[in-house]
Amino acid sequence: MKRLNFSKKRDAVLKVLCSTKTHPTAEWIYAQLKQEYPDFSLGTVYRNLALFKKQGLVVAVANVNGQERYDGVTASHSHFVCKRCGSVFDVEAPGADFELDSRIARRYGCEVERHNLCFYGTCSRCRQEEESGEQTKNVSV
Amino acid sequence: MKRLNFSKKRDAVLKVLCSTKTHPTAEWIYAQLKQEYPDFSLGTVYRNLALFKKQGLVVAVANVNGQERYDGVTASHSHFVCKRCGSVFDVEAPGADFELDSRIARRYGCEVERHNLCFYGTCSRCRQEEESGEQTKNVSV
DNA sequence: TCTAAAAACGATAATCATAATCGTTTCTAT
DNA sequence: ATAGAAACGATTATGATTATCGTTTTTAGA
Repeated sequence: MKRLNFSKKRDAVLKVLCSTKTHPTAEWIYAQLKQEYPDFSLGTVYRNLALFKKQGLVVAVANVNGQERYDGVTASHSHFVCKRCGSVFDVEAPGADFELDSRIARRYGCEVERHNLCFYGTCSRCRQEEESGEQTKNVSV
Repeated sequence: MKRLNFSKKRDAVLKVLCSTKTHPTAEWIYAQLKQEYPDFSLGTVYRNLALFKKQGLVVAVANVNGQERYDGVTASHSHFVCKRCGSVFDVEAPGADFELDSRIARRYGCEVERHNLCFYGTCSRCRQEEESGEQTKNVSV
């Protein structure tokens, strides 16, 4: 196994991801960091996100419009994806926890590492906008 | 809204997808159809899968190694994805049903169309192979 | 503190699954 | 039967992500 060196920029990627609840894209994380470090590279964001995923520090929760959305919160929780505006936010779904993982493992003889539960639909803000006749422009999920 | 014409090949795409439990990729569906119709095009598979998704006849359940995995069964059920061999199979997770959708809708004021619950880990066959010392070659999820 | 080997980086090019294009073929309402 | 729309095959374009490679940074050990 490769030895890990400290890296200021790697830390910065994780810090940006963990300091937002927007479940951002790699591109968005890059845009934030580019302001602080003008020589930041998009490759560094992807490289470290991949590393964090392998380490279990970060999880890709959904793919919206062809772009992966990341989450730095590993505690068990679920997500809602709005097909209209593309926003992703946390929801708490009763029963979707580690206990469920081990129940599946027991029943199917597999080893369950984690699960991902996503709800798809229209968020409350978009529902209101639709009622007041605003133009819909859906997102692909 | 566009009028829909009948199409033999469109039907064939849905039929192939619905006649397997492997949750195949677009490429796999194409390979099957290419045998029956030597002039089948991969674009036709993608075009119709996109249409089916919009109609709610088909759902993309997981992305394994960068390829979307499709399911023609719309009845509420969950999936397990093996990170070792990449197989996807149905599992039944208690509580993950339409009732859960409306519970989330009520609590968060959103409209929930569907949900997707995926478990990630190692399937029972791969666990055995790992024990008998076979080489692991993980898949990306 | 210095140094060399390994790790991480920036810039850029490559990959490749999927989407779009466009001229031709197939449907279908009339 | 026929015209207009829809679907197709073949092909190209897209764009998010990954890989490459020469340079810079980190760090273990002298």
